[in-house]
Amino acid sequence: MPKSQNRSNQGSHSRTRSDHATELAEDYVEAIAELCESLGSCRVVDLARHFEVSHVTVNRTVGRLVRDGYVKTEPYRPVELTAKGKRLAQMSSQRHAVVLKFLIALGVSQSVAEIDSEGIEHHVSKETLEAMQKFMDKNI
Amino acid sequence: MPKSQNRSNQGSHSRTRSDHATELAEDYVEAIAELCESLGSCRVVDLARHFEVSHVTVNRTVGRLVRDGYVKTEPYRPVELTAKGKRLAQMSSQRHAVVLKFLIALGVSQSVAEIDSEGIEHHVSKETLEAMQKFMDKNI
DNA sequence: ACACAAGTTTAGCATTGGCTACAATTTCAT
DNA sequence: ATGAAATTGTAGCCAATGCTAAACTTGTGT
Ligand SMILES: [Mn+2]
Ligand SMILES: [Mn+2]
Ligand SMILES: [Mn+2]
Ligand SMILES: [Mn+2]
Repeated sequence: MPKSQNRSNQGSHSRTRSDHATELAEDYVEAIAELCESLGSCRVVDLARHFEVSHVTVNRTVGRLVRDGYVKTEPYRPVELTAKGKRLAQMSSQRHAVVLKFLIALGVSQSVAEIDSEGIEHHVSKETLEAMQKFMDKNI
Repeated sequence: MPKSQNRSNQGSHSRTRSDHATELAEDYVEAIAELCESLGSCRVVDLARHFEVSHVTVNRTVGRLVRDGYVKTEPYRPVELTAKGKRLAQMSSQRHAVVLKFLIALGVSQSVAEIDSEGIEHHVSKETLEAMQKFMDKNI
């Protein structure tokens, strides 16, 4: 028998920890894509306002994203996504949208759904995401 | 007008960060209560096994819980909850149970629901929890 | 042209939460 | 009663993610 080709024999808490390790990357690439779309470019200050953290925190986080290949930067220039970053942004933002619409379909108010979905999205597996989608399809 | 009596005028990302700050405390008090129930007492090694981390990590985390008043310990003795810890455990474990049952009611498999609910529970507001409960009531 | 404002980076700090290696204590078996 | 095993604690390491203060670069307005 194969020696566990995927990582699915980890416990729940290990999975949650690993979700948290990728969470910031997901939120950043999503925000960078949105801000590039809406403002034409994405600056460190824009991200700082978006996440309500200091611009210094953004700077170092962006540094990790560069290290991990999601983002490219030149000194004192706006932040841009790599192809890998765009793929992650696409995936994250679709999943985020499904979770948000699902909560609203469940009867949660728009403002609370927006807040809760920001945390929940990162812990929703493919199977759960499909169940949410199916629920929305069923309920028109 | 009141100067915002609660913290609800924070953005989504701030809320998510604050959820994460209390997450470990919630999981630990929940686990301590469960282990005390099932094993008669809760030792550091039991928690290490439960969370799949080293006993040293458990030790320092328990130290923070003591500092924050959730737990009491004596050297080389099992870990016990304070009244405050029991209240948090009760609250967390109820919320966790609702989220888990909700995912199962949605059609997610038991094993995946157990994993996903471990992360999702900490980001579910009162309003969303009530919506989940209402959904389960409606669907028998 | 050049000063000032806006934006960015660097330096340096703290906390959390992970680890290994080793020391100390308690518990258990003989 | 005593030595080994299990458990707990300490020392010291690391990465991530938050901060302020200060330096540096870029871009704007006159
Ligand atoms: Mn998101
Ligand atoms: Mn998010
Ligand atoms: Mn949990
Ligand atoms: Mn989370």
